Amino acid sequence: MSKKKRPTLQDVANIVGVTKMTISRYLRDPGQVSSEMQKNISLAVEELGYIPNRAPDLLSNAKSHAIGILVPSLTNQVFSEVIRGIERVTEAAGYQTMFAHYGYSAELEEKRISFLLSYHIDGLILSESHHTARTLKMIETAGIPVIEMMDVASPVIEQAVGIDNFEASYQMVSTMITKGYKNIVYLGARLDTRTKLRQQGYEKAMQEHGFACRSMMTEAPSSFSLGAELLKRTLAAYPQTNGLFCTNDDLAIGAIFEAQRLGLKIPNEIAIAGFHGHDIGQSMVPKLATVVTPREKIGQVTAQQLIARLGGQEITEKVIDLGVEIRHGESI
Amino acid sequence: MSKKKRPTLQDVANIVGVTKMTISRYLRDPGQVSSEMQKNISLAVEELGYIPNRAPDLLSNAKSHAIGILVPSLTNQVFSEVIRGIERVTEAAGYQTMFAHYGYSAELEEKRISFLLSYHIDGLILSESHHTARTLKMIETAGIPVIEMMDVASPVIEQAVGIDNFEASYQMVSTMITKGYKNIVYLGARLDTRTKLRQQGYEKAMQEHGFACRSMMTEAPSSFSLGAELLKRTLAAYPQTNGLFCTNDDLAIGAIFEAQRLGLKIPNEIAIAGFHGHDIGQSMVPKLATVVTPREKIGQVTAQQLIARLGGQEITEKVIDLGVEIRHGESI
DNA sequence: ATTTAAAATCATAACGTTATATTTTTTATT
DNA sequence: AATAAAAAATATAACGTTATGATTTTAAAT
Repeated sequence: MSKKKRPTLQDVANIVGVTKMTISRYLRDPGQVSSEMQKNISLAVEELGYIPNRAPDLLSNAKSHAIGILVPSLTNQVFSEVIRGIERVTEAAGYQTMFAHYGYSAELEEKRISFLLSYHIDGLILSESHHTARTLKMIETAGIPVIEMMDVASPVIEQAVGIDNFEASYQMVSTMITKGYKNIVYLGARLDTRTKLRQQGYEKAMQEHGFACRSMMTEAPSSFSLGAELLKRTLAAYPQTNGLFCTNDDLAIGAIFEAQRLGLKIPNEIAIAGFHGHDIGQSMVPKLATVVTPREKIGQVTAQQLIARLGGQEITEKVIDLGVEIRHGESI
Repeated sequence: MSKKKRPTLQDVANIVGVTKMTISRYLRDPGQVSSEMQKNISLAVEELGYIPNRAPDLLSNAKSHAIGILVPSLTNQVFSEVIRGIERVTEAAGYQTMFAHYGYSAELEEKRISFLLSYHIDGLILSESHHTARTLKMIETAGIPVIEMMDVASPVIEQAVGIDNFEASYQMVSTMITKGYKNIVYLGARLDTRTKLRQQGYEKAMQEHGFACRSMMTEAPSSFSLGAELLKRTLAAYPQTNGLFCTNDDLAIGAIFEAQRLGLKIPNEIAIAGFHGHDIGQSMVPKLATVVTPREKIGQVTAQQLIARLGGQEITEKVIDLGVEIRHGESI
């Protein structure tokens, strides 16, 4: 618990009997110093427990080799998979990552971005398509490359990588309609941009067939128990419902559980479809019908694009749509 | 895409016509400057899109008001809930958080800690109880307070907050035994410290009753489908099995799904219990028997302790055990 | 042995903020 | 109106690293 200061490069240099510059060189590329020196420095670094200090480096406008990543939520499994995809690429390219999450709030997003920029990150990955004015101003001022992940439709700051949520939703609902379901209700939670885009895709498909659009929405965050709750509300409001298209797998699975408790046959009495294609949907009984999104791929491609741009490359594709796959499962 | 430098405090000061020191004061506490000055500075900051720069501050050994948090995995929901608990406290106390994850590898943990320390964090929260020698040395050298979360039994660097995994596991298995199950198998994945502690608790309970200990373990990471797979393997190896104690809810739920596919009655033909008490376990059919861990509370208490120590307080409780609750559900 | 080239190491300066101490301006008290 | 006290603004120095260019040492070529 002693309050002595952290060792600096100078401290290491004093032990070895050279200039701190030599130590600095060694730490960045050991081959730059003679082999005997390597041994001496290595020992001294070890002995002191030297910890690198990025502050002065940042101060000198150097590249930080750190990338900032903003996700709306850590609880949402979608984003942990996207992050895995990102890191697979950044790790290999020698970049560090700094995450932050902002609970789907543009104001919090602004705060987090400011925080990350204050550490001189070299690039920024966002998950949202709606930002505050100050956020946009800061990004412009910072002058670092930015990519927006996940959705592909909304206005794009510089570059976007993701899927077309509107179109994906339209495809799934159309599939359900083809199978003969007419009274399909849309279940949404959180009411973020993507939830709304999926709702619009649902509505387009329903309207094309002249079916009534009915949504059961809530601002509460998604969960399995919320899916159960929303099914109950739906059946109370629209007893003739025989299909559910849910904005994500969690709601869909919660609804399936509730249907099981109520003794409703799936899919004969009620068809249920989700969005994303998480592992659990393939394990459960019945297997979940869902829109499979390429989450890890989104992360990978995003990181590749960003790193290419950090290497000086120009943007070749402003918008990259990675597509989805409709999985029928056993629940529709 | 112009390459002009980020605006500095000096740039803001030039516009307003005062010293940068006045701008600095304003940014930290607007009340420190006259009200007219506040307006002028505010406008200039807005106009330039000034972004704070932490580098010089860090350089001067100032407090960073940032706390580092290390979790083994972002995919694991346990940790997103712990993080929520932490942030509830840190946010209110004006501290920023920086996460990193290390995929259950002590070597990666070392790298991540080094990275966080290089940004001069004021305190550190770890999730693991096993660390490399260099990790321990760095922590000592950094001289910042450290708390280990999650388990309470292992050797503690300075302070630990969590539960007693051994004891919790012992309690659950004892409960199952009391209900009449004798051929209980332990299902484990990932093989991290906590998985092993829970296995030991299982073994203690089984041995107390003279029952044979049987484990089905794998190094693969947990998932629902892995739970299904492990049930299949278990039934192949030990056909007389009539109980499963799983190291977490995911495995347990996957096993339940598989039992349903096989037409096995739960709990009559096979009893299944999990660990943690996630939301899904309460929604599904049957409701999952599980050990409910106070995940958010662990985060909260950890953050409170850390912030108290950052405020100069001494450690009063080296080890804080927050206890668990056995939930019977419908699956045992 | 002398010169040339390459490798290794050193010396200097610069980055942008805030703590501290100092000076100037404003307000309050008599 | 004169003085004291409080408030607001300024000037200076310091933090630890790396880019840059200069210098010394070592190795290679004649």
